[in-house]
Formats: sequence, C-alpha cells, structure tokens
Amino acid sequence: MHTVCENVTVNDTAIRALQRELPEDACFEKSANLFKALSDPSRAKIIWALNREELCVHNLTALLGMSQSSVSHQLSGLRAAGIVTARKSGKEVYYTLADHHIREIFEAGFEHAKE
Amino acid sequence: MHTVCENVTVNDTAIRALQRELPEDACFEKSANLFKALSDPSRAKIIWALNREELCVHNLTALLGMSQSSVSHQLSGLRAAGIVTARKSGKEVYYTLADHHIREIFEAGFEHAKE
DNA sequence: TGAACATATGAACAAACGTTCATATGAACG
DNA sequence: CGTTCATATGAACGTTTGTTCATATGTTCA
Repeated sequence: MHTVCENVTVNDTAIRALQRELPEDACFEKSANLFKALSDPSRAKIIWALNREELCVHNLTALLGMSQSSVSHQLSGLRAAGIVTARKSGKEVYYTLADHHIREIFEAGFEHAKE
Repeated sequence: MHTVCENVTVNDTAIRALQRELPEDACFEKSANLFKALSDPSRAKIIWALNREELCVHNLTALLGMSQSSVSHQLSGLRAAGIVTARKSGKEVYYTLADHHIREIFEAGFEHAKE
C-alpha cells in the first residue's frame, strides 16, 4: 500500500471520496483551453476591444498597435476555440465575442486583476 | 493619414474613442497572468481539488496521479501568482485557494467548459 | 544522531506558443 | 483585366512552458 500522509482533517478515505468525484480529464482540458484563450496579453486586448464593439481586423490592428498578421493569427485561434465569431462584409471580416459567458468570465478576471 | 476601413458602424473617430479608454498594458498583463494560472489541465485539476478542500502535496499527488515534483512545481507557480496560499503543519504543507474571486472565476470557466 | 518521510528546487529537454516575414486569397473598383 | 485593399496562412525562429530526474532542505521519531 502506498503511503499517504495522515492527519486530522484529511485521510485516505477522504481522498478516495474526492477521487470518485474527480471529473474526467477531458473536462480539465476543455476548461484549460478556455482559460488559455484569455491567457495572453495580446489576446486579452483583442477580447477587451471586442467586448466593447464588433470590430474588423484592420480596426483591431490600428487600435491595439499589433501587426495585421499577429491579429489575424490570434483571431484564428480564438475562432477555433469558439471565443469569437466572424462575419464577413465585403472585403472586411468583423469579429464579435461568441457568447455572454465569455464576456462574464473575462470581465471577472480583468476586474480582479486590477485589485 | 493611415487608412482605416470605413463603414457604417465603426469609423476612425470611434476607434480613437475606444483608444482613449484602452487600459494600460500592465492591466492586460495582470489579467493574462491570472488566466494563465488556470490554463493548464494539471493546474486545473489542482485548483479543482483545492476548491473542494485544503490538501497537502502528497494528497494532491495521490489524488491526481501526478508526480510529486510536478505538483510541487505547479504549486510554487500558483503561489507566486497569488492563486493559492500555503500553511505548514509539521512535515506537510497544506494548500488552499487564496480567495473567493479565484473560486468564482474558475467555477465559471469550468462549468462553461462542459457546455 | 540517523533513518524515513514530505516538500522544494535546479538542470535538462521536448513541446507548445507568439511573433515576424513573405506570400496567398479574395473582394472592390477603375 | 489589373490594381489596391483586407484578410488569411505557412514557414521560421526565439521564448516560454511542463515534465522528469536528481538532489537538497527540513521535519519527525526511534
């Protein structure tokens, strides 16, 4: 039997109880992927901006001082992750946040970050 | 003058207005760092477990099927990021989530991730 | 003190990431 | 058509990240 440190509040059986509740690995991966989308300053800027209004790639580029290529690459990742949706209008492609959960999670983290 | 794609809803002056509201880079970095702490499956597991109860390193190791070293390294990062706090008791060190904001943000993202 | 246990930490390494550069696609308009 | 503008995409590159292995620190107890 492997050794597990014994103490008053948590013992082996408590661990086993927790283990039965432990969600599947896939859950943790999905959740991690969601947070990963928000875990880079450039993406955070993009998301902050899209949380204000629908914007096209050029707008984001001009607003955030990033290169067009970088913005485009990041948007492509965000779209693949289901964070943003794209709407094509002539030459331009307009992006928006995909749903209100994203807004809420981002806002909660962003507000918390500035103490 | 640089070119910005013109259209009905977003024009140059709207971009400039947004730009004035744009938070400082440091804000985005802090926010990104917060989300980064939640953006890895291993850390997500650790945080999920600590969201249930205070646990020592060995407990986490046994519960999550990770190596002791890996758990320790991750906890050290999470502590540096202010996500968890440590309490020493004899040989063991017990970890807890640092505050309720972390709980709420993690729970919101975790719940959203499983649709 | 010395052995056993719990945790921390440094070096090494492969994998993932974010940017840039160059170029491709595709729409608008003369 | 050909040019210009908006966006996408692939390759290359340096950086960051997460894990492992080995070892160090520190505590308990005989």
